[in-house]
Amino acid sequence: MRLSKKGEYAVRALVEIGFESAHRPNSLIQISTVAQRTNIPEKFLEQILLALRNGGVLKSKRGVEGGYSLAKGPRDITLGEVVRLLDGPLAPIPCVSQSAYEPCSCPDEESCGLRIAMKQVRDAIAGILDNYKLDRLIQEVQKHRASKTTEWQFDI
Amino acid sequence: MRLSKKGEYAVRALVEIGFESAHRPNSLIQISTVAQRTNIPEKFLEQILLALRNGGVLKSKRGVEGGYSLAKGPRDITLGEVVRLLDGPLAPIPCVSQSAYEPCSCPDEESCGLRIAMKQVRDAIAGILDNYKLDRLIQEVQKHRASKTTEWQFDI
DNA sequence: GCAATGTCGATTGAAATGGTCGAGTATAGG
DNA sequence: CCTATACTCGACCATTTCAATCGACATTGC
Repeated sequence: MRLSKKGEYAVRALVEIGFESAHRPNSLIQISTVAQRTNIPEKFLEQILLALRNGGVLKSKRGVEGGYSLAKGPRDITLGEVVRLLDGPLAPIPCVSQSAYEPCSCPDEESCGLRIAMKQVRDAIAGILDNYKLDRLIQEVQKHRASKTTEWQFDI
Repeated sequence: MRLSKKGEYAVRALVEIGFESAHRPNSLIQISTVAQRTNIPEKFLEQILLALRNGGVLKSKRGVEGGYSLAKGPRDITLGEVVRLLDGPLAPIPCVSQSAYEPCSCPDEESCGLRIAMKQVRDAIAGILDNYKLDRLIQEVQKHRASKTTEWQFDI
């Protein structure tokens, strides 16, 4: 029942990219910059951002002055979408997956107790992650960095 | 976010063992029998039942006429307990685990958006699985097998 | 003693995970 | 057109985990 590093890094990177966009609109941010700020191995992050791009969450521009930005508003990006893109279905077992259903080996699915329980789990997970929007995460970071900035001011 | 085969098999085997106990009290059931009825590879099942025994969910008797039975009432065995025994912590990331907390690499846990989201997920999963008792699963099977038996009667 | 049964450690093959490398290709600016 | 700067993409690699199997051993009832 574990989120992979890819999934974790994807969310952290998106928050960073989204934060940048919110901070100064229409800006692009490079893989290397994101890698530095988030402490994610650069070449590994590259894979992840590419997947997010192919999944329609990010858009990119190549060449000099290139970089990444959100492909849509942070209010339209959900954690569920991101996690599915990097880690596959949310369902604990395939026979309760909406996006990747596969029959299981039990004799009768309708009356399978495990299935009934896991369906509840799947729905709970999806209920949370599909309603958790990126903008909410970014706001957390905004708040946090703002207070850090204040501390710095007094430090001088 | 996946339940392993071990976890899946453990639940299915427990239902079978619990069903047997409910059917005729004080009875022991052998690995081989459980394996046949559930279609789980016998040697693999052996490992699983052993883990459940060491975890206090099952008890066993060796030698001729030996076998397994529940170590406590099916009302006192939760899916959460079983899954944790075979698959480890329920939490998607270690920094929100109650049973196996480990700090994550983000700068500040309190304000980490991913952590806040995943904490909700963990609580939702635990809320469901820790309240899902084995007797509930067994009742499902009871109902189902009863109706099958009825069908057979009319088949004759 | 012997057959039935659970116990236990080791091994195995395949896949997933986490990460790296290097050769591309597009683009802006000169 | 050249070049530096980015993203792109496929291959590769080490380690761990998963799912399963094997073989030897320990207990027990007859």
